[in-house]
Amino acid sequence: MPRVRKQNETMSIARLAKHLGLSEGTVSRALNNYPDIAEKTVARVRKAADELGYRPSTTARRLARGVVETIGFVLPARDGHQIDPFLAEILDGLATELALSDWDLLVSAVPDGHDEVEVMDRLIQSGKVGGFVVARTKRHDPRIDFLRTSHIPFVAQGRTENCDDYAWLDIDNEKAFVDAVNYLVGLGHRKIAYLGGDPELNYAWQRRAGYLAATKAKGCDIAPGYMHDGITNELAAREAVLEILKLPDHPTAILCVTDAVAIGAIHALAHAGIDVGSEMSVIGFDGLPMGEAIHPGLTTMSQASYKIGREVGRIVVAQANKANSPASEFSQILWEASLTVRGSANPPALKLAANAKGGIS
Amino acid sequence: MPRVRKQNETMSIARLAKHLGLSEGTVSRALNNYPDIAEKTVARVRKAADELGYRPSTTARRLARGVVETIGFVLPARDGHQIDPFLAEILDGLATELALSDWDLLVSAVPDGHDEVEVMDRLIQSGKVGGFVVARTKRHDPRIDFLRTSHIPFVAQGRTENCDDYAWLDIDNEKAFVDAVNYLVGLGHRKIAYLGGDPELNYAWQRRAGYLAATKAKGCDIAPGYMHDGITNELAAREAVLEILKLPDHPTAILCVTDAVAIGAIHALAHAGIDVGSEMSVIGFDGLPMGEAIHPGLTTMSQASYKIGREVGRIVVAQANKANSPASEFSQILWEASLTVRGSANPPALKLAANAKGGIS
DNA sequence: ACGCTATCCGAAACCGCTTTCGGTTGTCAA
DNA sequence: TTGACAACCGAAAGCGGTTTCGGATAGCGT
Repeated sequence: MPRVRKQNETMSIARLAKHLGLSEGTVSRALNNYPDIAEKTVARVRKAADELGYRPSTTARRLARGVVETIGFVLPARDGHQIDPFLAEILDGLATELALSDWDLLVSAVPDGHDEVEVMDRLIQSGKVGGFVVARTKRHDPRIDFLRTSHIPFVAQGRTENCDDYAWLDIDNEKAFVDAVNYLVGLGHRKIAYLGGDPELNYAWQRRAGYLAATKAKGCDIAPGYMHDGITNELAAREAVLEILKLPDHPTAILCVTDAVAIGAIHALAHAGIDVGSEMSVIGFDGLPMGEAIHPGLTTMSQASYKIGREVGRIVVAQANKANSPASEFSQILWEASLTVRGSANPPALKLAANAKGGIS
Repeated sequence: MPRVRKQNETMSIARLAKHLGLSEGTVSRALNNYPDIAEKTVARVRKAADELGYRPSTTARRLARGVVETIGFVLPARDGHQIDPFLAEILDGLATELALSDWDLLVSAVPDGHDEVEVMDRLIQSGKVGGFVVARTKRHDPRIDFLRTSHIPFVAQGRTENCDDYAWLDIDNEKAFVDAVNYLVGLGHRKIAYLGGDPELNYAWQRRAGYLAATKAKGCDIAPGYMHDGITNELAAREAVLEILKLPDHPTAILCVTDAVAIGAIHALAHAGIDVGSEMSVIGFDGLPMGEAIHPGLTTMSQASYKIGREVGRIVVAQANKANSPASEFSQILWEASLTVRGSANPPALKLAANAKGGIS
């Protein structure tokens, strides 16, 4: 493969040094704020660098310094290749924060036939990334196990079962669902069904736990057929709703593990001729913008995904920067979801005009 | 700043060469399929590299070869930091294709106070990327103008007004909206309103053109108040729908520039007590999964965004690989959107039970 | 046995930047 | 004046690969 010859115009530190009549070393130190370069020289170098449009080659700089200011992010492989909007916003926040810190974000997907850990391993071994962010954690997550042994800084968005020895930022899912149940109970509901997600996923498991704990604490019993796990898309939500509607003793409210599931449920209910918001209350989780656009508006537990992304970025960079200092503490941050009230949850059997409490505020 | 000393365990080509009793050059050529290394040697080197877990440092390799197998993608800055789902899927496809070609994807955001071109320029000048993908093109797009002069390979997802001299992949938006209008006319509609997006955006402009051309061709006149531009979110859609409903002569169908707008419109119509799918037909564009989950299901012009992302990735890599060959042609690919029929569009004034044609198939 | 090609591999020069180390200056006190 | 000490800067050795160039070895015909 022929070497790609740089065109002569490319501004290198060598050219810049020659232009200034200085050595490369001096120029380098001048530009990197070394204390042993005269003020005047620094100014002169800065000026010339600016005028000639010099930008140090990150590649060469990396090689020389042995640090890679890039963090990796592997898109979770999903059926149908749909990135959920929550992830997209996290990514946006992450990218923004990293750009502000002059770090790069390397995004990779997992091609069929490979697995996530393999992809991550390659990225690390080939020196492409110096840190990692993982999202959508499972209760037992091989990615975390791997990163633990890899000695590079990383932050998880979401915890695992065993999460003492690494950095994470998570929403208090359990508390959020306790709050949601309590809210429904406060409205007068006692028969509350639950559409849960993949129990392998930590957030789904925790929300489930919150549902179980709060219903128990409030003395709501969970009739057979009220709980459905493994609901990960609208179709599954629809089927689960149909089953629930077949039950002799209907619930009056359905708590859903995500907004997507909730929206699927709302559709299925409407489809069955049930008036959502009066005959049946529905609550979701995420705070997607879409929840505001549907009818009725979705009452949901909101999490600030963009902010989560930014904070995760902040943490991982901070951790990388102090990687030398020994026995550094891990940031472990728990944020709370907040209830966003719209039209889809109301006191049971109250035949109000759902339209009057539509989603657009 | 202290140099980060590599731990001794790091497997470098030097160590590998010493271990094999070969020179670094030989090892390098063996691993890179040079023809002048004996078969047996190649096998021996391969085996050892495998066993010792050697992975060449991409940084060093880049420096030596002068090529950067990374393509950049800058997230368009939007109000409210919401990546639209269409972009997210493109990104997914792009990441997948690049991973398969052993290229990297560098994603950056645009921090407040900076602009996109500036961000792209830094990425290029500092040698972080060797190619670019831009999405969501404007009719006159400064990013394209910039990339034209930058001499690095790039592909646009979407065209600009002036698009002869660069590579792009686009959906035939104009034809799609002609088709959509024709479909509505075929159903019996004559009074068709239009909710258009930001006319600066090329796709919005083209869809608008398709609407105008087809209505004219079919002799549908566009009553005053039928056309609304600049509708970019659900709220704007709602307001536009309210205006439309105030018109003395209602349209019977509304064509929407995107699914998001269509969903907003559907909500607003439902809110106003209008039965979508019978009293008013709605058609969107994108084919978002959400369109299947709402009620009634959204009839829409679908584009295969994941596939678009993959194809764009394929093109940009191909272009980078043949960058040496002179006067290479530019791939310019036009795909067609396909009509996905669900419940939101039907013959006018036909009072069918919309539920029976719900969105879940 | 001898020269002549192929075949295969080693030596060494990069790629562009960082960082250590030491050598010049200039300044100031003795 | 001289010696000591800062303050500055240059020289050179990397970082971990790739690639050119030429030398050694082996196989071959005569």
